[in-house]
Amino acid sequence: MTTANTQSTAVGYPCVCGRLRRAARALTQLYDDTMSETGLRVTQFSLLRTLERGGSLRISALAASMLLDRTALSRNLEPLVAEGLVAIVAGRDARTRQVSLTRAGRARLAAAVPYWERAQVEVSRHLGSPKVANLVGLLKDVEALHPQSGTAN
Amino acid sequence: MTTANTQSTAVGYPCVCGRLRRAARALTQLYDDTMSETGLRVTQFSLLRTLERGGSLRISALAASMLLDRTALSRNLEPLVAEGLVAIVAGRDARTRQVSLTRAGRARLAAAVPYWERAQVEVSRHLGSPKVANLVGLLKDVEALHPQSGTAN
DNA sequence: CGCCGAAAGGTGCATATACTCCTATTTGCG
DNA sequence: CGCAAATAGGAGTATATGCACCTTTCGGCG
Repeated sequence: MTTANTQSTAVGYPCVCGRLRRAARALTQLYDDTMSETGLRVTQFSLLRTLERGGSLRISALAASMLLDRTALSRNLEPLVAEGLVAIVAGRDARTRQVSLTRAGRARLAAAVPYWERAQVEVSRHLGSPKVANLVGLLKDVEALHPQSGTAN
Repeated sequence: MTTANTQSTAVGYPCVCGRLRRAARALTQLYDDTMSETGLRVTQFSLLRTLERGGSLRISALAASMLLDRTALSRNLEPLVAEGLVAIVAGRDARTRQVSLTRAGRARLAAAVPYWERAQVEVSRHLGSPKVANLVGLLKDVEALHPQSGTAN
């Protein structure tokens, strides 16, 4: 068949998704270990960081920008709201809720940055900057495969 | 400092871990959507597949080979045991439990493979085989960063 | 033999993630 | 204006993941 090489390579590969998930577990451990003193996990760090750059965002908008399920995001926000790092207020459109960083959230984030950087440096040190750049580029391509990502399909 | 360039590039990058997790979410969606008719999620598929190749394994051994927390694995096995796809029996060493595929598990896995291949092909089609191979190689490097991975630290 | 430390797992808890169904608004149209 | 469709979120449920602490069992040693 004409597409034989695409077909056969796909089968010859290990499960790309399994690999990606396994690597994500490994890297998450490294970051969470490195950042443990900050009281933020890397998932929470990423969330706060996105909020820092985005300002006040609707739940769905924030979720979409993270390729994260809307309801998953809501739940991820809960411990951050409980700690007073994030505030959620009703928007002008009463259906919506605006999520934003509090002053405490900004401070916590700033305090966590050096620890996060330590993890980033560790990754660069072991992989080398070219590989990291290569990886990040490939991950962007993978993200485009998200079913709700517009470009895909 | 002498490592100034490593430092600066690390800070210039986005969060590698966040990127990896985001990509993992996106790809997991693609696989789970594609495999939805099989009654297996990609995480379960990977688990059954590892078992198929490994034969009968102890909980901890299986967990280690997947870079997965031992207790997380135990819980991931529960729905598979409930469906009769996986069997867990006590080992000769009474502390241990041997995990293995049942006949039904083998059948379910075989039935799921074509759907899984569809997802793999989709990835190859969008990224191209060279990028996929490149990605898989880089992910292996990332996995080596796992704190319990022996080589790291 | 009896005890102690190591090894293998389990349980409780917390977070991460997504689906389905349900409610509250808003918006558009006759 | 008034109602139906669309939009924004929440709640319930299930899986995914990891930590801290506990129990059981095994192995070695005096």
